[in-house]
Amino acid sequence: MPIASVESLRSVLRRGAVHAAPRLLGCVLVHRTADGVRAARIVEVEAYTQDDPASHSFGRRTARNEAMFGRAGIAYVYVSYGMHRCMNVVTGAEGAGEAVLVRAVEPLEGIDLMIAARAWQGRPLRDLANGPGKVCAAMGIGMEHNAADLLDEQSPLSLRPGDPVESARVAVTPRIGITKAADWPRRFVAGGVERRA
DNA sequence: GATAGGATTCACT
DNA sequence: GTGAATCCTATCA
Repeated sequence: MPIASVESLRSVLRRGAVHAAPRLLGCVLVHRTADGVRAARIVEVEAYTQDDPASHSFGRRTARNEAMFGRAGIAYVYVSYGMHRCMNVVTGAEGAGEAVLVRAVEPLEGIDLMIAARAWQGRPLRDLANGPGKVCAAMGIGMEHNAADLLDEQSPLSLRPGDPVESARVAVTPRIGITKAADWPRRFVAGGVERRA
């Protein structure tokens, strides 16, 4: 099911994190700054819902996770381990507390900017943005993008429909790097061959 | 007011 | 493969 327009993408997001996560694979994240344009194709995501003990929206609604309860299509950015930032795409109905974490992207445009942003040192390109913290570092995403509308074409940070990834090529696996409900099969990887230690 | 913990990454052994 | 770095937020006294 190709996602042809921003509006159809919004309706996909509204249906919830688990529905939207595999369909976000292949979509393109675009960030326009004074330095130039950066674009990257989403290749790995994780779905988080309110009934998920590992989710920030589990249990309590606070100032920190407020954006996660916003309307589908906005960004939820948070700081992890004090030094890394992670970006989510909010999904589901307003107040549902569902989001899809963008874990890895494939650089398309502005790769030189990404390398500069990450002080990259000639390591393999595939490692440039293959982790949630790296995605934000490479794309230049920060807390100032929290609650930004990704489906607004005028927004500096936006999400646009891309080539859909065939469901046969999407691998569903347990999640990474968390301690609660880590074995839930809510991680979606394009191509099915990506893996992390 | 103080403390514990976290959806991670990188350098080093 | 293992451990350190680092800081914001929630929770408790």
